[in-house]
Amino acid sequence: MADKITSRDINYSEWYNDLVLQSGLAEYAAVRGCMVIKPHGWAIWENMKSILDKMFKDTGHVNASFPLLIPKSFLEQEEGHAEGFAKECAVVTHYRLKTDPDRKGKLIVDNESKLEEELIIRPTSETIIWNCYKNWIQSYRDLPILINQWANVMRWEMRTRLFLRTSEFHWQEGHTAHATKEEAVEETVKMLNVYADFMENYMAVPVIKGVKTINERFAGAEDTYCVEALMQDGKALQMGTSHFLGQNFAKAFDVKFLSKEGKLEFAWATSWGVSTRMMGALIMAHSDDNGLIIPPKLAPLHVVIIPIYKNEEQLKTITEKADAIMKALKAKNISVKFDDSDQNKPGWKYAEYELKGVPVRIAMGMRDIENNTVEIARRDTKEKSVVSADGVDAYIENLLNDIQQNIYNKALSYRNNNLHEVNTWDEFQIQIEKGGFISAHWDGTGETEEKIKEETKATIRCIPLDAKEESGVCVYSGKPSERRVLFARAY
RNA sequence: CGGGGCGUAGUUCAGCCCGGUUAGAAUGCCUGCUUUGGGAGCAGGAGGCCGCUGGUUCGAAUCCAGCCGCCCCGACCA
Repeated sequence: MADKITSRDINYSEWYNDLVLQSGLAEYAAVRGCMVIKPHGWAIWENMKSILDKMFKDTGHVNASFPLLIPKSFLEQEEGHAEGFAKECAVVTHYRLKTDPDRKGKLIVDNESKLEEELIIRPTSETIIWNCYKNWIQSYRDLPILINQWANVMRWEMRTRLFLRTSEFHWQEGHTAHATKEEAVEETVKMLNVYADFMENYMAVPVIKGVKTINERFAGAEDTYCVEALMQDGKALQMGTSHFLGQNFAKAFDVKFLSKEGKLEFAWATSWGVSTRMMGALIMAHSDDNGLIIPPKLAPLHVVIIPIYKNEEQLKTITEKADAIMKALKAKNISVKFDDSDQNKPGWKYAEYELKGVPVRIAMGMRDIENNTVEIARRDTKEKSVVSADGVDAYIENLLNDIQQNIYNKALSYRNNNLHEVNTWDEFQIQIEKGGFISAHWDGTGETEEKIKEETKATIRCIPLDAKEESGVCVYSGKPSERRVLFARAY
C-alpha cells in the first residue's frame, strides 16, 4: 500500500496538505497564494452553501450581488476599516494592455490607460454596499435591509494555506441595516447562532460562541462576535464572525433616515460572514490518516457500492441486486454510486473511497448473493459488518444518522478534554504547550493580552457568551478580573 | 518582507558535486492476456524547450551570472 498521506503524528501540517491534495479537494493554482477548488471540494462547499442559504432565507434575508471592484476612495471613508485593510489590498491601476513593440507576442501595460482613481479588489464589501444603502434608505419604512451576498474576495496574505488562508477565498457576507441599536445587536447575535447551529448540526464541529477583544475586533466594528472551534492538533480556528458595526458605516457614508418621530437618524449596521475556511475546519476536526471523514449531512456521496466478481455473469447478478438497493436508498434521499469500473480491484476502491471520505461502503460478492447479505463498512470507525440485504436501506438510513452523531460526539469529547481551567501563570505556560483551549482570568487590558501573546503565542480567542461572573485574578498580571476568557494558539 | 528549499515524463523523484553515447526510475497512461472479499501480475507501447535568458566550453540538465515561479519556516490576517 502506497503511503500517500503523512501521518498526523509525524507532521500535522503535512498531513493536512497531503490530505487536501490527495483526496482531490483542491490543488495549488498557478497564481501565488491561490487555489483551485476541485469538484470534490466544491461539492462539499456547495452543500454548505445551500444549507446556509436556506437558513439565511428562513431568517428573512435575501441575496444580491455587488461589484468586485471598489473605488479606493470608498475604502478611505471609514477610518478603522481603511487602516485594517489597507495592507492587504490588490489594486487595479490600469484598464488596458498592448502588444510589446520590442518583443513579438508579448503584452505590456499600456501606460496611457492609467485609471484616474485606482480600484481595489474587494477584501470585503461594507463600503460599496453602504454607498448603495445611502440611496436605498430614507425612511424608517425602508428598514431593516437584510441582504446577503455569496462572493469571492481577495486579501493579499503574506502566508497562505489551502482553505485556511488563501489570497482569494469564497464566502458569504451578510450586510444589514436597522433603525435601532437593539435591533442591530439582536441581528448580530441571531446570525452568530445560525452559524453555531450549522457548524454543530451539519458540520459536526462543536463551537464556542463569544465576543472578540478590542485587539481582535474587525476593522470598523463596535463588537465582533465569533464562533471558535478546536482542531485535532490542539490549535483553535475561528470559523465565523458576526459584527455589530454601530453607526460607523452610516456615518461614513451618510446614511440617514427619518424616524417615526420625524427625527433624522443614522442607520445601525451589522455584517457577518463564513468562508471556505470552514472546509479547513471540517477536514482538521474529523479526518484521519486514511483520508477524509465527512459528516453525512455534508457528504456529496453517502454510499458507494463495490461489486466483487470473477466474470461478467457474476457482475450481472450482483448488479441486479445492487440496482434494487440503490433504488431503495434513493427513495430515502440517500445518494449512492455503484462502482463497477473494471479499472481497479476492490481493495484499491476501498482505499480510494476512504480517502475521499464517503461515509458508508457496501461490498457485494457472490458470497453475499448466496446468503442474501451485504458487507457494510462505516468510514468514521472503519467497522465492518455483514447484514441482511432485506431492509438495508433502513439500516443505512440509521447508520448515517449514527455516523453524524458519532463524529460530533467524538469532536465534542476531544474539545472538552482539551479545555482546561488554569489559575496560575506557571500552569498557563505548561498547558499552552500541550495545546487546547485555556480558560483563565484576564485583567481586560490590551497590554496584558499583547504580553501573553508575545510570550506564549496564545491569543484570546473570545470572551465566551456563557462566561459566568466569577471574581478572580488575572493569570498574568494578578489584577482583579470578573470572568474567565478563552486562550489558545490559533490558525 | 526576512530565512530555507525546490524547479528534469501526467505525478513523485534520481542524475548535477567531478561537463562527454540516444537523459533514467517508480508510479500513472495506452494495448493485450491472466486476475478481482483490502491499493494485482506478465508482455508490449506512447510520453521530455532538463523553469527562462545569457555566459564559459569542441561539447552544458550538469559550471557561472541574472531573472522568473512555487512551496516551507517566522512577522500581519477570515
